[in-house]
Amino acid sequence: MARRLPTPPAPKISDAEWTVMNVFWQRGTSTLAEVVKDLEGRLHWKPRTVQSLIRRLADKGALAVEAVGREFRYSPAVAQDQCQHEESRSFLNRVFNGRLTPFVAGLMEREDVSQDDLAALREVLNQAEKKLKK
Amino acid sequence: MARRLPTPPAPKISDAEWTVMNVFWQRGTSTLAEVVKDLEGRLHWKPRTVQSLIRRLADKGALAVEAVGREFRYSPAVAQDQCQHEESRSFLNRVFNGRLTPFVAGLMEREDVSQDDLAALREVLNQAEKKLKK
DNA sequence: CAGTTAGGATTACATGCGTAATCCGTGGAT
DNA sequence: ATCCACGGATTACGCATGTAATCCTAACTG
Repeated sequence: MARRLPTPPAPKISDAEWTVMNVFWQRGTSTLAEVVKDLEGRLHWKPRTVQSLIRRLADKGALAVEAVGREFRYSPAVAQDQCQHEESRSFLNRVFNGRLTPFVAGLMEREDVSQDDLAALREVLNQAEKKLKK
Repeated sequence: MARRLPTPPAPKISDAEWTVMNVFWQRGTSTLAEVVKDLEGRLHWKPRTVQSLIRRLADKGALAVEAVGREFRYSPAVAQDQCQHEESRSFLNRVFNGRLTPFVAGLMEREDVSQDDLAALREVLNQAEKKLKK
């Protein structure tokens, strides 16, 4: 019977590609023009550059491509939270020897966090504790 | 009078280079042989590879070099916590739109955190709150 | 219909990165 | 005195990345 397969690792996404994937995760299926529009102002990128990045993402399987008439429509083909988690793990391992606490502590020492964020974080910890006990 | 200068950004450190810098931050001033020794077993790297990485780090100003007789002794020339913080910021911006809470929440959803860690994190939050109020 | 334009395909191109190998000189081993 | 191993200096080399430009074709514009 179908055992849970270990999720295969998502394709490796470079810095610039993250910028593009973030647009897709926010907007869902989109065309090149839509992504370009979404990025312009925030970014200096020429449309060709965006196209290159989209192509690379499609090549590495992070975007699915569907031809609609003349154009292509691209959709995220990997889950945002999975990619985020893999990046998080690799970041913590590289920079903080895998440990979460020093990361949070370091940030809080050097940046101000709002009361709201503190409250939200406390809630996250409470949920985690509940999960542990279960 | 000496105003606080905005700390100049630390040199950009690549993945493999982080591995090496971590050794230096742990050991302090070291020779090539010592670093090689420290890494061997954990890593497949040939001594030449370690030497290349050390050289690149020295070139970009992350390590200071001092000739002692025949050999060089290398020391960290950038602060670990500054590098960690810059990496942390850039990671959060890239992957979590700059926000800490979703990062922590995502991790806790997918990984188990020990009671000890939870307690430590709560303490970190308390300190942050105290700092805010000040 | 002719010119313009936008998007896909192909190509570019310097730099950085991971991972070394080679060359050279010297201090230690024999 | 000789040879070797080790460290520094130089060189290598393929792949990824950031950032596009060119070329081609089909649709839109007048």
